[in-house]
Amino acid sequence: MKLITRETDYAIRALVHIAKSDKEIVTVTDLVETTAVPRPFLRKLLQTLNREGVLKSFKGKSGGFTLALSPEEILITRIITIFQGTMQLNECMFKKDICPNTETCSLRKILNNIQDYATRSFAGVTLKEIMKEEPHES
Amino acid sequence: MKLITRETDYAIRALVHIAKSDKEIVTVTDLVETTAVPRPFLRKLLQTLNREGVLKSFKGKSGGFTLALSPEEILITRIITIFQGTMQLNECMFKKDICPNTETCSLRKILNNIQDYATRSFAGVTLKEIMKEEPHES
DNA sequence: ACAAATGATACTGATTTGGTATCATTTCAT
DNA sequence: ATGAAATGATACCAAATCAGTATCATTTGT
Ligand code: FES
Ligand code: FES
Repeated sequence: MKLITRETDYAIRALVHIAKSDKEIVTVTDLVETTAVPRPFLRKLLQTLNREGVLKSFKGKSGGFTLALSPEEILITRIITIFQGTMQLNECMFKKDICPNTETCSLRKILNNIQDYATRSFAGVTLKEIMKEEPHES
Repeated sequence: MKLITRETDYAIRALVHIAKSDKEIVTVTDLVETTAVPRPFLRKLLQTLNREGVLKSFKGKSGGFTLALSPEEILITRIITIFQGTMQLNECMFKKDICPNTETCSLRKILNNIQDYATRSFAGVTLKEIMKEEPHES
């Protein structure tokens, strides 16, 4: 039961490294060294972030990636949604059926509360906050 | 990203039905009718609940299941743990490595908070509460 | 022209989840 | 005793998701 998948995690860490880098343009090779994420997987992931407008990419000889937005503009919920879809902790069970009584199910209420809390917790958290004290340098 | 798996859901619903039933001993056949869960799957699941001491089973001709504890003694966290292991929403990424800096990772903090909230939300919730207004009759 | 970068996309392998199938054992009713 | 009707134990299977590869095309600076 994981809130955050490996891909999301990798993505966030890559973003942090790009944001922190002193180079203007960061290449996949750089990131493979700093993050130790398998190269082809990382590549796919960065391409996705580019397509989604979180990164800007430059092709050709001295190409690479930069942030398309400033760290304080990049919500991490955005990243999560990109790789995991919208956060939905509770689906009414018996999926095929229509649940007649969503109002009165106490289990559902609990799950909904947790989800609301999660949503509030993430609200407004941007890459900037995460950057502040990211571990896993090396 | 689901908090509760299908198996857990089925289990809870089966327990509710057993608890509500007027029969002393409830058989799998009864439950297949009331819950529409596939029979062999349901069987496996009830056997597990029996092994774990949540249900009591009776073999032989007029056998079946009853609750081994009263509804107010059955914590639903117990059920969740049985089928999904202990709730752990955050694993430090890069599993193989030891994460050097668990204290300062802001992402981890958020995840931990959510997990604590979830734990508190479930604390003390028993089958009895869930029973009160279980939908999906029919 | 060529090397060094990304773009696009299809494929593969591992794990987890949801579900089956089968046979053994117990017990009640006759 | 015996057989039907229940559960116990266990091995198996299929679909979905997750993690990762492989390949070829395109762009661009030198
Ligand atoms: S199972 Fe449908 S609302 Fe609870
Ligand atoms: S990634 Fe290890 S604590 Fe955040």
